[in-house]
Amino acid sequence: MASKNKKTQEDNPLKNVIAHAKEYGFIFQSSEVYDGLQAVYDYGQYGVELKNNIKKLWWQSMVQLNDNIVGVDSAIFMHPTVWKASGHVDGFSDPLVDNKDSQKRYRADVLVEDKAAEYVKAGEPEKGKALEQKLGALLEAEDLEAVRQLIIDEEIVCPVSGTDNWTDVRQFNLMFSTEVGSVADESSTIYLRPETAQGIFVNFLNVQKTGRMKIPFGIAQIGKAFRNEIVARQFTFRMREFEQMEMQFFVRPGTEMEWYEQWKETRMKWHKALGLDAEKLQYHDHEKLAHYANAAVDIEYEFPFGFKEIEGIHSRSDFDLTQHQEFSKKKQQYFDDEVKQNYVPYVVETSVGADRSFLATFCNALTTETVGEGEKQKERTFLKLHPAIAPVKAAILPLNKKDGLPEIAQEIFEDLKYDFNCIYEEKQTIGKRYTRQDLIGTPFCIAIDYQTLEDQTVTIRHRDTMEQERVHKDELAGIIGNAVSFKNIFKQL
RNA sequence: GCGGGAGUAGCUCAGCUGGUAGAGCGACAGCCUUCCAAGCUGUAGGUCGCGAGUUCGAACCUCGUCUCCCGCUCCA
Repeated sequence: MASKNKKTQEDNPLKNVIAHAKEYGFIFQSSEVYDGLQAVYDYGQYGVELKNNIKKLWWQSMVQLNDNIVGVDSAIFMHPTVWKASGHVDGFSDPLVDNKDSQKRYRADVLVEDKAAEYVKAGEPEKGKALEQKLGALLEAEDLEAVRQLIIDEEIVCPVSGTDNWTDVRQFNLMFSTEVGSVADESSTIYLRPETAQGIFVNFLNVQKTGRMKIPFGIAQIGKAFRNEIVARQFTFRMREFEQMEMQFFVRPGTEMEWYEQWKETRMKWHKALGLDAEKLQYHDHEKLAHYANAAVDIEYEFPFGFKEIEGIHSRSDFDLTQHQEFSKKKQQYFDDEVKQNYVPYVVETSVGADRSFLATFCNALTTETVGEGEKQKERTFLKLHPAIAPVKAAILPLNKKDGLPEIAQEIFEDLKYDFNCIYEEKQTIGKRYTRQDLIGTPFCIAIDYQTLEDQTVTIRHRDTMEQERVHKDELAGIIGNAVSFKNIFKQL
């Protein structure tokens, strides 16, 4: 039995997480009744609460705690030139081909270009040039079948397997496109944004001027982004539609590394304060930097499938604003009174995946422990969520549904529901109701018993320890309010 | 995309070499019960992922397809 369980867990490290997320209304697969849509997921009744709490916590720790950070909510649709300027049009769309024997994937255009370079090197520059021109013409005509034929005709083989057993050449467009307007000509093609950052960059001057912002300052945004991932895997870790929580911090050139270090530290504290285990968090420096960055680090969480990125902190230099300045022909500059200089600000970006933060939190919280002794020993599963982000803050439970207990419980529920997301339940035994709350991570269960009838006290049960304390019912709002306050988290930042 | 594994009730799964489906848990209703998935009674819920084919007959065999999981590959 034990060995069987172990094997299952090894085979599917996320299986328990996925099963729990579905069973208790956190995450469902998109369009499940129609067999689902690959790499797209929906948040259920408790999932949406948890996710909203995470987003709210992030938002407030950015725009409420920092008087030099403000927020925006930019549209998902943006002018097509934005993505030319950002480099996504060129960088996010390649003709790819696989070698079936080595199972290696290559850019088809690079394979041919390398071959052309070989000709040049071998003293046949005309042949090389002719090949490049042919390739250019085929790519222009988007004739991918001909590109494959060209690879075969040129006897290009996979450097690993040494064979020419190629799949079809496929065009990978990592950006989703759609049409705006009713006329379906090329100029109306626009993209669903692959990142939220550009919505901040194009509003840099709007916000700076209307908000009278002085550098250094930041613009925060939470929003959906879309990416046609080649391979979508690992549950909600890599989805086609996902949500980012990004903050672009505009700084004076030359100061970017100080800010980079500071945000690196602050953001790590945030994840820890949220409740992620410190030993499951680590920095991962980027060896290979993206085209826009001069320093980059990931904050990684140890998921059941290994350490993976949940947040990236990038020093983006002045790349984005300079690009927009060039493409839009509009100055993206700031006059710095202190140094009496006009410059394009440098940018330090913090970008956390809301869904990844959710998944990390969920994995981290899902706890199984053995309780009881002897014959009463059993497994107990609960979600050890920080009370501030738990979907439900308190469950109000009359010990049974007679002798006036439900009436008092209802009164308490009515009193608390304006401040906290609460649940009232009177059906079934109290033990079953406790367990149900444990499974969705409710930090407090308030039981109304016969003593309540006498002295207006109730028991309040703590999820993690299952211990109970007896308090007067008028103290409940204070106890719960204190425990679920974001302040506890903010103080750790 | 390639390779491997899987898909049966809300969940976990059983169902032998083909004979049109079961269990436990859960859910719901009621009874009982003053504290951790208790007990009793009852109820609902599945065209066995979907579509073809073979067969007198398919959850089971064959093909296709969708989805999930694992590995590889890709990933501003």
